[in-house]
Amino acid sequence: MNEEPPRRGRPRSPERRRAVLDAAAELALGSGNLPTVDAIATRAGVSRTTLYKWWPSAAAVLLEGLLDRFHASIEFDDDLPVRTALEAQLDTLVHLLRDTPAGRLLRQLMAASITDAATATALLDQWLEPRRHAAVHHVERGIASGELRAGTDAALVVDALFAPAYHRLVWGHAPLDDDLAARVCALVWPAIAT
Amino acid sequence: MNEEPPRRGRPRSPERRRAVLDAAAELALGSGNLPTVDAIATRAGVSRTTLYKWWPSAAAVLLEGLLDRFHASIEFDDDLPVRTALEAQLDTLVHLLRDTPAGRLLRQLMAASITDAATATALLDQWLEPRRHAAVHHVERGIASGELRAGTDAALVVDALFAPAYHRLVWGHAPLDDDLAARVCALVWPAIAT
Amino acid sequence: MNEEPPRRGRPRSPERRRAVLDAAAELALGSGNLPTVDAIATRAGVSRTTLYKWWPSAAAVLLEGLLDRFHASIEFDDDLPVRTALEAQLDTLVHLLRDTPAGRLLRQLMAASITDAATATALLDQWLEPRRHAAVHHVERGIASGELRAGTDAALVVDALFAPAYHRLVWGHAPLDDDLAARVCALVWPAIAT
Amino acid sequence: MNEEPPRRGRPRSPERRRAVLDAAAELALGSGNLPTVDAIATRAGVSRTTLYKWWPSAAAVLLEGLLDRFHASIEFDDDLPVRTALEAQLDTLVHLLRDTPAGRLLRQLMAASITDAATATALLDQWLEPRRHAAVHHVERGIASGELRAGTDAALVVDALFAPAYHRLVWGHAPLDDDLAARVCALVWPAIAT
DNA sequence: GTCTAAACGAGACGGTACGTCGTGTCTTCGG
DNA sequence: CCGAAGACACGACGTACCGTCTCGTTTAGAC
Repeated sequence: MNEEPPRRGRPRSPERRRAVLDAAAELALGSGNLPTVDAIATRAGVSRTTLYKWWPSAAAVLLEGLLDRFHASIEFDDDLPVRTALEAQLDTLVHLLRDTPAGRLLRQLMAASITDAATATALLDQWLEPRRHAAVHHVERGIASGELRAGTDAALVVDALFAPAYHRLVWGHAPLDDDLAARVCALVWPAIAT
Repeated sequence: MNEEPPRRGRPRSPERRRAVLDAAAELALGSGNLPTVDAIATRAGVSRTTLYKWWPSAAAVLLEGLLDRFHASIEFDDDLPVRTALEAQLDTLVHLLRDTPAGRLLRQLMAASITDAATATALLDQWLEPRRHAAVHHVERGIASGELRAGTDAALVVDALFAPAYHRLVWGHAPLDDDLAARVCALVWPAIAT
Repeated sequence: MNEEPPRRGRPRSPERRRAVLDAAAELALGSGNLPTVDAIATRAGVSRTTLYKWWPSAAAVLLEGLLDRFHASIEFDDDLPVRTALEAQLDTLVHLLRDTPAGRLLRQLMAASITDAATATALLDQWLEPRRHAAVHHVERGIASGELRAGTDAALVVDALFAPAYHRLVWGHAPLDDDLAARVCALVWPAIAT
Repeated sequence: MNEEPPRRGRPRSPERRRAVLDAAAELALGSGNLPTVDAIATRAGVSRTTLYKWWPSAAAVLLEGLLDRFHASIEFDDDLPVRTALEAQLDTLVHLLRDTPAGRLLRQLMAASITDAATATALLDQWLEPRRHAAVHHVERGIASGELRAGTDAALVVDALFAPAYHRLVWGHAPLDDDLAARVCALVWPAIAT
């Protein structure tokens, strides 16, 4: 089962895919801006045509590269107490945004997604929603287990927990402190814990 | 004091300033994107030269227009109970973002400010910081009056209160509900009230 | 002798050759422009690879197709009086250029041959020179038989006879009339007849 | 009378116009092919945008340059005997095509005009027709003066005279000899002289 | 009432990036 | 070995904005 169809023609080169994703990320991190399609192609040693064949825009390349590297950050343990689980997820996010390229890449992608609807959809579907769903799942688990108050608005709680981190990432008016996750959780918990 | 220097030559035309600000806002709201300098100038019936003389970029025009219209939304009453005051401010913001052009304009400006440092500085200084300071002031007032717990991290509380609104504005994954302000306050209050 | 070498492997498909030649001609006639290699291949239901394997360019395909269809128009009778023979040849050409695809194809090939030396050589060798040689042959036959004046410059006479037709084909400033052949002959004859 | 309209805005730079025309001609003569718009702009030290603002294509630039340099070659004397006048015009053309850049430029423009209708129109209107009209005028003058036979088809005679030169330019199968004009005239004259 | 300096309009210009099209080559598989 | 499918590099295309510049023309206030 799941037999691969016997591909016709020359297969896509995985090296070039990697080269493009890496080049885009490096350029974005270096300049702090969305790289141009041309610059990505040149640095990757790939023709512009090839790039356009596989991605509709520079933002799409960046997004794929981002997801490629940080896909693991969503999974976490269902056996943990809800608070621990949520705090861990938030803490992971904070460190991801602050200490890895993900933060700077995400900033650019958010800018691009305000301008371009396709990027917005992709970013929402592939970045934010999976994380939100995971968090919502924990909240609902908490309600079911009695750790959290019945009637808690999961969507709102999740936003209250995660929004401050994104807010500081975007505006840069305050740092993403090490203890941000813990302190935000502490701020929200009294209202929802049983 | 503050006497105006006896200007020589033809004075700046206030009509044109207005025309430019309005044209920019209309275009931004119509298209959902940062208008081009050319488009603004054309619609305002003003030459590009004039526009560049007074503003460095389309984003600067938009920002000035935004501030021009919505400067009033910061002031609020120091006699109110802290919670009422903060909730009112947040509620004002939510409705501003949802029901007035300010929301859509701000979205674009946030995108521009990620790309362009000058816009970022201006937006932070002239939009976010005044509002944050006002809110922080209330929180500190609450601590002083005993309404709020001593040791409360004002900056964090303010972010926790306001971030969800901006978050939903940017990502668009959930609506800016009428009761958002009340519910977010309710979520945070137990942790900080005495 | 002259035995064909016992080819190894799959032999070339004549159907595909035909399909390519026809597709190229149809496209050229339809669009009025040199078709792209890609378009020819697609319409012929043949892969670009195959096309490139047998022809160096779209112009080469077109030329082969042209020659394939109109190879017969050169041969004519050595027993006819020289004037009749030449006028017939010219008349045949005029009608070929005006009433058959040959004219429009030739126009494109002439354009291609100005750009590309290889096409120029092929077109000259395989289209113009055979016709010129046949005409020159008649003129020389006329000189030998006394029908034409001794000392007549055959090459010049032939150009004087045929150039107007090509001229009008290329520039399109005047029509290729039915009686063009007769009238051009009449214009030249007094100067060369004995 | 003929008052110039009081130009608004920055006036067009004649230096750049010249630079573009010259660059195009040099490139065309150097390579033997239609230069790319990019190459022209680069060599002229002018931006591509500027070039596109004033000319629709490389061919248009080339044509303007051609006309700019060789506009004088049409005028000739109405007092001369018709044969002298026509032979002089033809001789001028032959030398123009052979000994000046005009010949090579015209070849390219003819190729371009087969491909592109706009170029065709421009070339016909601005190059061929003025020359044809001048020649036709002479023929008609000859008919009126009795030098030429009544009933002579002026258009045909003119084509018969001039076509061989263009024919040899395009195909390159025979040289544009010094005495080509004289010999072609000699070939046609007996049929039309009274 | 001029004078005059700035504001303003029109538009040329050099740039950079865009996304597309056509070319010709190369790679892989199937007949 | 022929052929299909298609990936790929390259080069040119024509367009859209950008920001700067160079003219000429108002126009309000100082003299």
